[in-house]
Amino acid sequence: MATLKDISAELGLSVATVSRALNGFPEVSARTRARVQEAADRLGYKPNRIAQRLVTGRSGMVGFIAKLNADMTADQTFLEILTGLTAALAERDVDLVLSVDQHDDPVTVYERMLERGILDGFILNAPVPNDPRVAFLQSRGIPFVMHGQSEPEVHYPFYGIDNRAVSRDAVGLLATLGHRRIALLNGDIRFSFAIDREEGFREAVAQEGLNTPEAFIGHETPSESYGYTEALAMLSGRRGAQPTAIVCGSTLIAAGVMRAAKDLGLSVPADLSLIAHDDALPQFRAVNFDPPLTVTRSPLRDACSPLANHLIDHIAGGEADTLQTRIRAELIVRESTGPVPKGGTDPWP
Amino acid sequence: MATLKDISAELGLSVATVSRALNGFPEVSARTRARVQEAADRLGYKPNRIAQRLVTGRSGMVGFIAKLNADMTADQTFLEILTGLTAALAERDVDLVLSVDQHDDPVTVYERMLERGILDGFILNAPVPNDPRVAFLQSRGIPFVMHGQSEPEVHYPFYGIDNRAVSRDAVGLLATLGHRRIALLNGDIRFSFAIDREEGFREAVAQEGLNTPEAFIGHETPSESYGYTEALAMLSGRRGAQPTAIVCGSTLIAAGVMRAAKDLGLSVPADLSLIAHDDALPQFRAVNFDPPLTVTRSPLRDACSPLANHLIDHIAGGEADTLQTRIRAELIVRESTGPVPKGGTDPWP
DNA sequence: CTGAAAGCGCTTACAG
DNA sequence: CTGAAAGCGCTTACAG
Repeated sequence: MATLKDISAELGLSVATVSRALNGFPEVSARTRARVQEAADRLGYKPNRIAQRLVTGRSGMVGFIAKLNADMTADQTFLEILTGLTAALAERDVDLVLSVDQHDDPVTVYERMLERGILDGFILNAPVPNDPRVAFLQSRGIPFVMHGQSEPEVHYPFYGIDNRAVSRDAVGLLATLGHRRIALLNGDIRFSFAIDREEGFREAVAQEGLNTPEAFIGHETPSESYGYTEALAMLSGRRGAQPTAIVCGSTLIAAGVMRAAKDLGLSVPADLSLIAHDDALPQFRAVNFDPPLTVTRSPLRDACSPLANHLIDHIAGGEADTLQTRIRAELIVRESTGPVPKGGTDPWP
Repeated sequence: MATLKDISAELGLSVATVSRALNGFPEVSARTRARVQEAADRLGYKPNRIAQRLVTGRSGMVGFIAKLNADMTADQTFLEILTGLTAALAERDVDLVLSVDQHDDPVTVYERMLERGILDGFILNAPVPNDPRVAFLQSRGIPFVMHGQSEPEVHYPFYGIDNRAVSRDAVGLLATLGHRRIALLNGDIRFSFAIDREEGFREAVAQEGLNTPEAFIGHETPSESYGYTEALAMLSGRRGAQPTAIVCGSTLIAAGVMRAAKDLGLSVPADLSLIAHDDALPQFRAVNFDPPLTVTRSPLRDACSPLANHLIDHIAGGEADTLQTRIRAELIVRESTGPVPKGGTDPWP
């Protein structure tokens, strides 16, 4: 491996000048820069990252900690995030150090990774209200970026969607179509995103004058079987007047709802309208549903590059307040939503 | 962050002595070592990896590259490996740098990660015959450990199961139970593990004098639907005389076979015996099958710690030949295997 | 048993 | 525009 010293010896220049030439410092003369560049190319010089990191205090590595569910599985979205993240970070020459959290205490893994002293920051996901990881990292002054927001107003960099708007848009569309009995099958309510969705939902139905009874607002870890079971209970009339529309926290839940509708002989959208939030996972596409699913869409993959950039910029000194992005999910109307069925125009009793 | 200098100042010792005390050099006096240790603990000293790396040439970080399937999904086993690996590496103070491979050329990602110059080695999985990653890393002199073996005889560290024995054990059990028409639903034949399983299978059935026709040996990426479709074709008699026993490459495939048997009104094990190889993923347990599945069992999780240790020892200078472990999967007879049915005692026509 | 010194490869004030 | 020097935090011959 050629070093700066090799180049400086080759050219009779000082190591400092060679370094400056290669790093694009403006004070270097054009001729010197050209000579240095040529020699560097000829000798196959690659900067030694380790040495650079020792002197600059940056490691060029950030941490990501995967949190496992109780059953030791990860959610479907895990790999999607990881793929996009490593690619986006690589673009800016940053590496991703991974750890898997199997502890009860959410901060111990972060603590352990910090001990090595080789990380410039962290990427967090799945925030909860009053997230203990946030408090911990802030108290230590460790930069991080969050996918989503733990609370409506936060003081750290983040990228995420407006989850209240997700619900408002869904309810708004359904109300426009005449629906008055709208149910919600939400994600796990411990997470901030689900709390926001649910609050947005309650606000929206209240505004339309269509308050939904508690029995028709569910929240659980998203799964096909959750969607199936809940929808079966709601649509069979066991809980009282059936909903004519269901807002689903994910396409996976929507798949279960569709199966339940089918089993009950209900057709979508003639008897039941369905709208879901769609992370746009490539394996599981809303367009391929039968009928194609109306969604609020926000590809998980789109989050990766902004997350990487926000974090890297923050590490480089960028203000947290300037590195906050909340985007609006796109409402895509397909064929799973339609006008309220004839017999279903009454509001909840 | 406390440094060696802080400790040496605190104690009035030289930095060199502190370093030696902490690194277990024998010449340090017991008393000095104790004082240094105490101060280090008190100040929360953690060695700076970057600095160590610069001087020793080691970083304490190893790379793992996840290869995505064509549909951008990872196989089920990915997270299982990652979890065990990060835990096992952490035990020896090594971090895992992750990358995701989306290229056609299998070595470009390795090349790119190496350019950074911060990795001590790699953990590879899913070897194929004549694996290009092996050739590449060996030509560069980069240490690595393989989960499995690309060929029967290799010159690199590995940990894996004897895949020929997996098939021999399965066929042996079935032959003992009187089965003469034994089919195989194998994994993706591009991978070495599947090649070994298939060769082992052919050898075993030949030895028992029960050669299996080609139409009853299948190989594909393991999935429930693959098991279902193939089993349906074999068991419906569309391919000729039906098998009385099927050896499955994975429990996922076995699940599909069971569904096919059920659809055809065949009962397991009265009409059909079933044995599968079981990676023992926690989400998907062979004991919970109905009936509980007979398997050759080798928990994926068990591979993680040996893989980590082999790699770390190899990086530290351990000979590749001494860091090769091939274990035998455990044959666990449960209730999906039974005596050959009355009408099924004839060999393949 | 301990210390002083050199050095890993780089960056960056400080001079000139 | 360029150079000499200090320093990032550690390890390790070399002395004593």
